[in-house]
Amino acid sequence: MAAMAEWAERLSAARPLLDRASAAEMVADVLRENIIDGSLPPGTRLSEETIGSLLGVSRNTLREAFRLLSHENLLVHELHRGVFVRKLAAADVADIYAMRRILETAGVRAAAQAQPEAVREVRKHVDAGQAAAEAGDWVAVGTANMRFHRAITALLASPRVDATMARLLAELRLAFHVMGELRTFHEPYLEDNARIATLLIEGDHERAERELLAYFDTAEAQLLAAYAERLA
Amino acid sequence: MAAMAEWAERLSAARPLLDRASAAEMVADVLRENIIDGSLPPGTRLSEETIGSLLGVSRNTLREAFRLLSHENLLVHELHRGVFVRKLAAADVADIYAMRRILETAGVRAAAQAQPEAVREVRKHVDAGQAAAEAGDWVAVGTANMRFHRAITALLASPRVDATMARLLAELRLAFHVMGELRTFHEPYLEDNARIATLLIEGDHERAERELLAYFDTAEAQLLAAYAERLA
DNA sequence: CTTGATGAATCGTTGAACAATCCCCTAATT
DNA sequence: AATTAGGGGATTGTTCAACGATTCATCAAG
Repeated sequence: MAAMAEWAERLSAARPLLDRASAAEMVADVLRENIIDGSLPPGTRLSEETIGSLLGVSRNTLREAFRLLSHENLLVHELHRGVFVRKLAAADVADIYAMRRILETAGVRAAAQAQPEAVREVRKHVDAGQAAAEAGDWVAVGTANMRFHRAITALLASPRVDATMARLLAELRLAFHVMGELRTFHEPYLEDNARIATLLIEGDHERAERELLAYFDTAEAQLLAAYAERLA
Repeated sequence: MAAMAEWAERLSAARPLLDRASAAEMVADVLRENIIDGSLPPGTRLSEETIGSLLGVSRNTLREAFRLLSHENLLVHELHRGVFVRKLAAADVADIYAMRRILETAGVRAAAQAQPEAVREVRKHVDAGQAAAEAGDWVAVGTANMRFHRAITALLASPRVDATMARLLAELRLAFHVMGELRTFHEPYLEDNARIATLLIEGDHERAERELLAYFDTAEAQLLAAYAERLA
């Protein structure tokens, strides 16, 4: 009976992988990739006809993909004008950091009651980031950093918080494009992340929270400075 | 020049009102209304053909509306089976309250730095709730209660937090249907809300937070008890 | 330089068509 | 009698073509 329950659990966990295969979702995956890596810079207009013929899907399917990405805040839909790759304003960046402060500090405070395994998961992404840095893959460093922060909010064990954080960080990636060199933006924070992870594992949540807030301040300021410079 | 800047700001603020008008969005508005007020109870299957002919829109447009509502977590989409009004599990209710605790306590803590006008806005919804209660309109009491809590997170002045809270509370309304009598669910909290609003205005944020957390505990327990009873 | 009209391009929506899938009913088997 | 297998009907998934509606760019007139 216990083995049976185990089956059931594993099967139901694998279920989403089976369903996952609609044309629109695949199209959305391709577009998301291209948006995140900068092939489709913010402000780009995505013509239904052009993209549709390029990917070989009908306009209806494409529009569904657009909806998916709009909900992820990667695209904006303007009536009768089309969809555009989202352009983050400085105010958006500030707002994203404001929400991150709320969710991630809540995550840190929940570390005490969280599963020890979840806390160790945080460090894993720190290591992945440092490995990517040594390999010189700064896009991968960005991904690892994103996962690190998602792991922090994952300490809350809340599906809805997880989903919100995922959207928030994907959106924030749009802002990274204003930074010319990704290295100068990501490199300093590798050590910060390592320190925060250590503090979490050691159980010093109060200091972890302070370090995290300090990180938010500097990272946000750096991004906003890049924005201001870009306008000048 | 200063007057000109003022115009510009107000005009750009009014802009979203102009765009708002696609058939899919209007259909989504109608369906959302019917879902929230209980006309379409959780578990109801929404046939494309039936709803489509009823509202006089094509299947394609209708499917787009379904997608919008699915993203709001009001509908669930099952492949090759159709869309259904979301049925909240007890775990969902707990998750929603977990996220509300995070966001609303953050709102209370932000009350000190918030605009005094925003703090007064909180009390307005308390009064509206009490007026609706005297009129015996318990659905309206529920709406006022929702607005009250949205006003609390509005103290953060974060568009993304606002949007998240709006979705969260709309979703939570799905759970209210398990309560037979809305009155027994809403009535006790009218006083709680009034007390919390008073504490906020007086600046006693610490006590306001404690009261708010106590409210979450009892309301969540009450809902979960109704769930448990319903399964029995 | 501003205003107003013209036309091309694109989006919004519809309707129809076909394939894939699910659901229910029936019949055969154990 | 219960279970399984199969078939038919209904519904969804996807694509396509068409037409009306709206936007944008261009250009002429004031």
